[in-house]
Amino acid sequence: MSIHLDNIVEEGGFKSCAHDFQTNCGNCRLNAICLPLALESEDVEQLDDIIQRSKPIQKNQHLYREEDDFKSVYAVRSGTLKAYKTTDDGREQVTGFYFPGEILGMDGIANNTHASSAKALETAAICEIPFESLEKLSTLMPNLQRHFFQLMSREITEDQQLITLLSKNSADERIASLMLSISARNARRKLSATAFRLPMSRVDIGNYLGLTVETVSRVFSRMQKMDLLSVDNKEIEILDIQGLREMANLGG
Amino acid sequence: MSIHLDNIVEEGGFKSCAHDFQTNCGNCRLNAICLPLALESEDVEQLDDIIQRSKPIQKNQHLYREEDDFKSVYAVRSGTLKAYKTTDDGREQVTGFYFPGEILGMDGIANNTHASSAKALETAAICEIPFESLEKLSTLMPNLQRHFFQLMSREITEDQQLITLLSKNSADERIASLMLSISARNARRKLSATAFRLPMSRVDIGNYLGLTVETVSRVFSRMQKMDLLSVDNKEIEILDIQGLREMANLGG
DNA sequence: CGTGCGCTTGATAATGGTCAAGACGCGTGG
DNA sequence: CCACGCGTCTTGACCATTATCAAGCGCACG
Repeated sequence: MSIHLDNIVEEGGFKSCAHDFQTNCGNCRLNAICLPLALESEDVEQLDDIIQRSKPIQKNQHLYREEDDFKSVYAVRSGTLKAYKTTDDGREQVTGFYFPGEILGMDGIANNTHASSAKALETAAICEIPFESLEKLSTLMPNLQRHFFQLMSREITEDQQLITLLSKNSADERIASLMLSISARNARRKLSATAFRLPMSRVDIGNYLGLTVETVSRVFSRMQKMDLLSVDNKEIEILDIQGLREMANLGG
Repeated sequence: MSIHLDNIVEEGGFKSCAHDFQTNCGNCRLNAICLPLALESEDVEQLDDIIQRSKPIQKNQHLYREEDDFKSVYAVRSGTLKAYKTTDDGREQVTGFYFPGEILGMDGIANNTHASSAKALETAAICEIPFESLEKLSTLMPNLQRHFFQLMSREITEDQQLITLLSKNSADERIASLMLSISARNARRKLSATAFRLPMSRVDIGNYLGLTVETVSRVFSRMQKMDLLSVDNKEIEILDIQGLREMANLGG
């Protein structure tokens, strides 16, 4: 019933298309998210020079795998990815979902080896940022250096949020929080904060929030019964965002 | 029954004492942990110049508080600290324990505001590293820049480990993992891997691992009954490290 | 048109939380 | 030095939440 408008909606309406290799950081409409720094235009050009835009990766394809050599970090231009680790007994821990404008792969810097795998949840266009070049450029551009310190710090604070969520909150609260997070990230990209299509499966949500599929499904049913949202498979509509906030127990 | 030998054991036996303000990075016996980088001696001197060594902080004193302005990151010279966030409903999520040689405070970079509080679990000596100076120095010393990217990346991978632990592992597994982690960090500082004093309370352990005090206590009792370790209040002796590894379910 | 995967729903079980009581240990003050 | 009191830890009984097991539905894809 739903048509994939993602690519068009995401970038097509502005100056560039997500799959257009000519896109550069200067005209990318995501740069407010991806590069919220006071880079002079000449700086942006220099950054542009080191960024590689490759052909889109398909659903279920890997961007990198755990234990691959670390070479680059990646910015999402369109589509969504999940990062995940596989535990010794074969279960999957999703460590993050990455939407357009967001950057992933920074966990690989510590040991020059990716600490997690990254897989496309739908067709995705990616900017590859070779880390060695980025390091060199960072010594020349203090703004860029600061920006990457901040990006990594943000990843830390977000992981800490998730730690708190997992350790202190009920299934209802975890899922309400995730819905609000996705809603906010949509809003940041000027998309609807109340109606969207989940790019990930129920299993992925469970593996992110430390819950089983059954529990995820039951919570969605419950939320629907409470008229907090309407759920049609992956299509979500938030009907009562205030009620959802109360369920998430995050205050506000 | 146990005498606090920490300061003596920690640094006194080598060239410097933890509470000696004359200590510098070059002669600090923790520098293999704190600065595992190929810094030339002149580089170390430059780094030394920006580092501030203040008087020890006492048990229960704060190094910084959530929402304080972010100015510095900190290296632990002796003692132990916990970093924690307070949830909206007043509960405490411990996000990490920091032992000598480890660095904390990096979560404050993202928003120029500390995202967590840090409190001493026992008297602690700290090196303060003003972040602005560190940034400036990093543009001049690519090794130092890389080192800090790596430190932050390590913080990310450690948070992801904790996320996995919280979301996939039982109470037994969580506590066994923590004991093994403390054991390994002791070994790295040339202390006993099998006998140590826990610097944190049962409540702190619970708030770190997402468990109640009662559960923490029960798990310790169970482990003792299984002859995996002997517990005398905060004194821990690991009796069967292999058995503990099996309980932790981390393979090996 | 069938097969399979993803999702939902129900019944049951287990893990850990909650509440309560008591022990132990430590620091303070008499 | 001992007594008191509080905070921390332990243990038990009971309960709630979520996992597990099982079955069935429906859409997508071959």
